Amino acid sequence: MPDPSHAVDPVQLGAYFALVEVSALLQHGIEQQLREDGDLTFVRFQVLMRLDQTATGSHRMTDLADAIVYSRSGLTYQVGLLEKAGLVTRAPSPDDERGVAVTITDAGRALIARVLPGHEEVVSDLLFEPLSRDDARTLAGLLTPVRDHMRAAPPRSAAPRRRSPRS
Amino acid sequence: MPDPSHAVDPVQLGAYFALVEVSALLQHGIEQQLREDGDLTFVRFQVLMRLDQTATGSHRMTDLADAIVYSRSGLTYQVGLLEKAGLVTRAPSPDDERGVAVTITDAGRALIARVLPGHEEVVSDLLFEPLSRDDARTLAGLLTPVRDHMRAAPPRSAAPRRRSPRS
DNA sequence: TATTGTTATACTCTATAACTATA
DNA sequence: TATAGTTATAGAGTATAACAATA
Repeated sequence: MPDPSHAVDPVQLGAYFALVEVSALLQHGIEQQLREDGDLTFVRFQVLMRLDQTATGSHRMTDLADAIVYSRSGLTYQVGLLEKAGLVTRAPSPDDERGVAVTITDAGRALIARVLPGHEEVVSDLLFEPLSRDDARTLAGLLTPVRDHMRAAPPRSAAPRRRSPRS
Repeated sequence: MPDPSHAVDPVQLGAYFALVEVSALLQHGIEQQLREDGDLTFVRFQVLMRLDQTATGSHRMTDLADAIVYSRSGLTYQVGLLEKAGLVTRAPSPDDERGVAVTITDAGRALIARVLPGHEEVVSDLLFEPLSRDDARTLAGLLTPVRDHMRAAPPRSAAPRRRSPRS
């Protein structure tokens, strides 16, 4: 008989499908708002957001790539666009000369400030309208450990260990 | 003062961030498995899955596009690839001559059968490992109404009604 | 040697709008 | 007139691997 630890029961399947659909629909709504309000894609918004949230306004490329779950070369491309648009600057990392510190500019902060209200509105209307405060707390309580678990097993390294040794 | 109905409190923000991260990490893991086990992308897998799940093995283009949250022209492209690969066929809809019925082939069903075990394993290991059965039920119970709510307000039509009339 | 980040090439996918055909 | 689906063109994004520089 098949290993039951990998079977996905109907309830799990429903949760999985709902998750996939919800994130696709949410992403759609978000991208539309960001495009209209600030000519931003979701990826570039996330980069700016991460930078905006730090006191220094800086992050290293690798940290950013990891944070937003993006390839390095892809991030180089996206940050290149942000730099061209004057929303971030790049400079060698002070502590590690190999690294690059990406820093948000005033224009970048201004852009975030401009799109944030609309962003919150979309998230609020789309995601949280049908959820009570307690629901939101419960949702966070469920998804946070999942995220931590996924982060603990980085998808990039750790070659897919399919077909675990039958114990 | 700003309309509080659109404010996103810290708990909601945490839930939102966790959701975005979880779906990105999950999608990554899934795409990797599908590529390795069946040379499939997630989009094309979803199309095949939807078809495989019906008795007839058929769906109309529009229904498919709506189900997987995809643009019509994009779906035409993806289904074109699936057809080239012999995984689906296309034929005029019997009832509505404008429509196109996409049907999964035996090869398509075989491919799904081949990748499904690995797919379930990834979903199980990544998403459900840290969740109890009750947790999964709770998660489904939260996300299902959210999905229904998002579906009720299609992102395509219904122009973004920002700045609701102050009531 | 390992890591950081960039680059180059080729490729995949997407966006937009125009277009055909049927309802 | 409205809807279903396709197409064309152009552009955006991605993957892969090779590369330079620092640790």
